[in-house]
Order: sequence, then C-alpha cells, then structure tokens
Amino acid sequence: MQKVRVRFAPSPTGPLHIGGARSVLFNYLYAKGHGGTLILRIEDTDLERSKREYEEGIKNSLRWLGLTWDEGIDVGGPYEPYRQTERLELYHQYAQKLIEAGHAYECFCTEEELEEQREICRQKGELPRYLNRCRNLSPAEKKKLAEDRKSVIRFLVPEGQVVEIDDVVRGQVRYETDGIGDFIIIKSDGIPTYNYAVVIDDAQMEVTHIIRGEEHLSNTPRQVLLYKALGIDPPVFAHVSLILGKDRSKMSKRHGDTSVDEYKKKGYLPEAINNFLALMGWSPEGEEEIFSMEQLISLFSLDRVAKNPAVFDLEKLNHINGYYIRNSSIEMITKMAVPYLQEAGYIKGNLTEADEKWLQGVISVARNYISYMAEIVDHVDVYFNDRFIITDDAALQALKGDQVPAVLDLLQQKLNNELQLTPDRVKELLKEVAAELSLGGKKVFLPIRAALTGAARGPELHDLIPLLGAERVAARIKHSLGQI
RNA sequence: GGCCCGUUGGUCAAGCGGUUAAGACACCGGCCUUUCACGCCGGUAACAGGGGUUCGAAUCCCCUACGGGUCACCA
Repeated sequence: MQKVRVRFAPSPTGPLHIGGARSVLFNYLYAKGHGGTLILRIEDTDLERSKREYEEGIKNSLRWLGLTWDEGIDVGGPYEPYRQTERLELYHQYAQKLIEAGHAYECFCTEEELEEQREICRQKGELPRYLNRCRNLSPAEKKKLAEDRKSVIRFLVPEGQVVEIDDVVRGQVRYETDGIGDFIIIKSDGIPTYNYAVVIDDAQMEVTHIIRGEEHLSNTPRQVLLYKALGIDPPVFAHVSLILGKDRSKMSKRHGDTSVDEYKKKGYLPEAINNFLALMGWSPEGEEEIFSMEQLISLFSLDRVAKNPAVFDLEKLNHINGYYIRNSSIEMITKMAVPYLQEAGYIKGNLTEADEKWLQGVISVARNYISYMAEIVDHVDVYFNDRFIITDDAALQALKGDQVPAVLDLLQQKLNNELQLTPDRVKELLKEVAAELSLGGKKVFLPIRAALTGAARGPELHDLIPLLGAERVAARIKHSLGQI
C-alpha cells in the first residue's frame, strides 16, 4: 500500500474560509488517520488577486486550528518550492513535453479573434467556446504570427472520448470530451492556469488522494486528461459537497461570518470549530457528536462523507462552542476571557495571582451564560460594578417590603461572622436567614438579589456572595437602599 | 442553456430491500433551582412529486420539479 499523501492548496486571495477550513480538516484527519503526509501548497498563479498577507493569514488560521502540515510552505520538504509562482520552470518543461508529444499547441488568437469565435458560436445557438483555430498551424504560419503576437499554450482535448472519474464520495462520474474545448495551460504571460498547475504539482509531489470541494468536480475531467497525456496515473479523488448559507446558496459574506479569523476574534475555540466542521458533510457511526481531535482522527473515514451539501448552522456551532467553553479548564477559559474584559474596561493592567483566582470564580459562573467568549462582557457587570442604578421594577418593588431591613441586617451579621465564605456555606446561611425570620423564600432571596445586583435575575446568590465578600455586600446594600 | 452533482423533520444527519424511519441543534413541556442560565427527562416534527422493478421500497431504475456546481489568459 502506497503511503498516503494529501494536500491543501489554497489561493492566497483572501482569508481562510470556513469551507476551506473544512477541506483542510478532512485532509488532515485522513492523513493522520493513515500515517500519511499533509502538504500545504500555495496556488498563487492569479497574480492580480494573490497577496502575501493573505498567505500569512491562511497559515495563521491553520496553525490556530491546530491543522498543521508536514510538508510544504515554511516547513519545506522534498519537492520544494511549494509556491506555484516559484515553480514556473517546471510547468514550462512539461508544457514543452506536451507540445512535442502532440498533446498541446501554441495559440496566437487575440482577444478580438476569440470574441469573434464566441460570436460565431452564439449565432449558431451554441455555447461560446474556443474553436480550435490554432490546432494545425504550419511552422511558417506560426513564425509569422509569433513576430508580433503573444501566444498561449492550449491543451489539445481529444474528440469523441469519455473520461471516467472514480470518485470516492460520488461514485463513478462520466464526462464526454466533446463538451470540453481546448483549454489554456500556459497564459500569455507565462503563468500556468489552475487546471494545469494543479496536475503538474499533484503528480510531481506524489499526491495520492485529492480531497477537495465539489466545485472542482467539473474541472476534474480536464485534469484527468492531463494525467493521461503525461502518462501518469491519476490520484484518488474525493469531492466533498459544499457548505451553503441559510438560503441554500454558496456561503458568502451576506450570510454572516465566513472566515475562520472572524470566529477566532469572537472567541470561538478551535476545538469546537473543528468538531463542528467535521460534522458538516461527515458523520460518525454512533450517537455522540462531541469529539476531540484524537477521536476525530481515529473515527474519520471517507466512506462516511455525505454527497449532499450542508447548510451552515450557526446555532449548532454556538451550542458546540458553548459546550467546549463550559467543559474546558477554567484556567484556559479565564485566560481567553481577559482580552474581552480588558477591552470592555472591566480589568486594567496586570493581574495579581489573587485577581486571577477571583476572576476564575467569576468566569466559572459567567461561562454558563455564553456561546462564545465575546459574549462574556454581557454577563460580568454584576461582579465588577458596585455602583449600579436600579431600573428593574421588580427589583425596586422587592426592596420596599417591610421585612427587607431585617433580612438584610441578618444576612450581613451572618456574613460578618464567617471567616471563609464558600458557596456551600453561603447557601446554609441564606437558609438560616429565611428560617430565623420565618419568611418564605420570595421575601428573602428576591430582596437580597435586588440589593446586591439591582436586578431580579442573575447568578445564584451563593455563587455571587463569596465573590463579592462581606464588605462589598454591605456597600451594595447601602447603595441600593439609598435608591428607594 | 449544455454537462455534472444533489434532494430524509426548520437545520445537521443515520439508514445502504423488510426499522415503531436513529441521534444532534433549534423549538415546546417538565424536573433541578425560591430567579435566569447550565444540567437532566420527555414531546412536536421528515423520506420532493410521479411512474416502474419487487411478495415488499427512504433504499434499485426512469421521468418531472427544485437546489447547487461548472463551462475564463479566476482558482
């Protein structure tokens, strides 16, 4: 059995897209699960749109997701270089071979002439395409044309043939070559086109499995034709269906956040994103859906990849992310929260060890309320802000009860007598207050909550009070009572 | 438009000729909690339509409809 070699080959024309992330994930899982190699190759042959900063961005997103590559850009390997614009010579060598073998030829048609040909097609009611004008130019004609015209190299598509693709996820797919025009493999500026460069690279880098998005399925016959002309066996293809937006069209900006980086900024966990993405287009055998990367690696297989496209469901991502936020170590989640709290002005400067410990207490309660880290700032005011203004009507009313002064007094007394306030201990104290005053819960808990937070809803009092301490409790009670 | 791929609850999906058609998210109800959230338990909800094949079709075949992809000197 041949050693598995897969690749992710993005064009650096934008940040890493959620769909692209799913593609790398599948390649990564397949490689790791088979002791194989994942290659990262940069397809930057679109000189207009490719930018180094995008390449950096994509690499950063990949590293953040933990989808590391074994070979390719930055890490090197036996088939360097891994950036297509640095591999031009290779493409020209093979193009020359294809020409010599009669599989490719130079074409001198100008833009105007191509437009004429398209017009002819349109008038005949056919689809506009290239009419193979330059297929059989004589050496003399070529020489003459070459004097004042640039040329491209076209692949000569054989007529009347059928190309069969055995796709691991889609089964056997057939295409007739007559529907494919002679396509350009080297542009007039000497840069190869995608369909050509991808084949040369995958062949030369000995890629064994191509796992990519379904949008490439229609391109595959061209690539297979190229493999044949080169005398190389094509790799195994696995075309994974697309990720769609809510309206079932290809996911784009208007569907919300589409780049991995945006999710990172909002405070999603890479583990959660990988877990979620793995579930888009692939399904495990059992009923469990939460998986660590190790589990995904051992579970993933191409024959459980679905044929139908999947609509991106942000609610489910949020659910999975929320699960990870609640179940990851509190130290890590707290560290993650700090930047958001700083930005919102809740914390400034460096944290002492005691601050950090206290913050962990806050976060361990507040994390029950959020789906992604940026939301944390909406749930921590109650721990930081002692000078709240009571606007909640229910809270205001609750503080006006006759029993309120006695309740609050007794609570403070009890808190002051404790050396160490723990949630369990506070729970007991609250019960004692109710019992000793012979009052129902509503007359005790609601006023206390109102006095301490200014609101009728919020975290458990036994979680809140230990985090505030007796002094701040006293201060808040005073502050609140002053407002009625 | 040609070619290609697809169509199971609102969404992700299991199913690969015989099932009470899983599970997850969302939604609804209950429990826990004298609040909210978390958590736990339960519920509503689906085989696009029409023809075949078969004793029997969500599963196999054909047609229709719908959705998507692709047909560039973009990738």
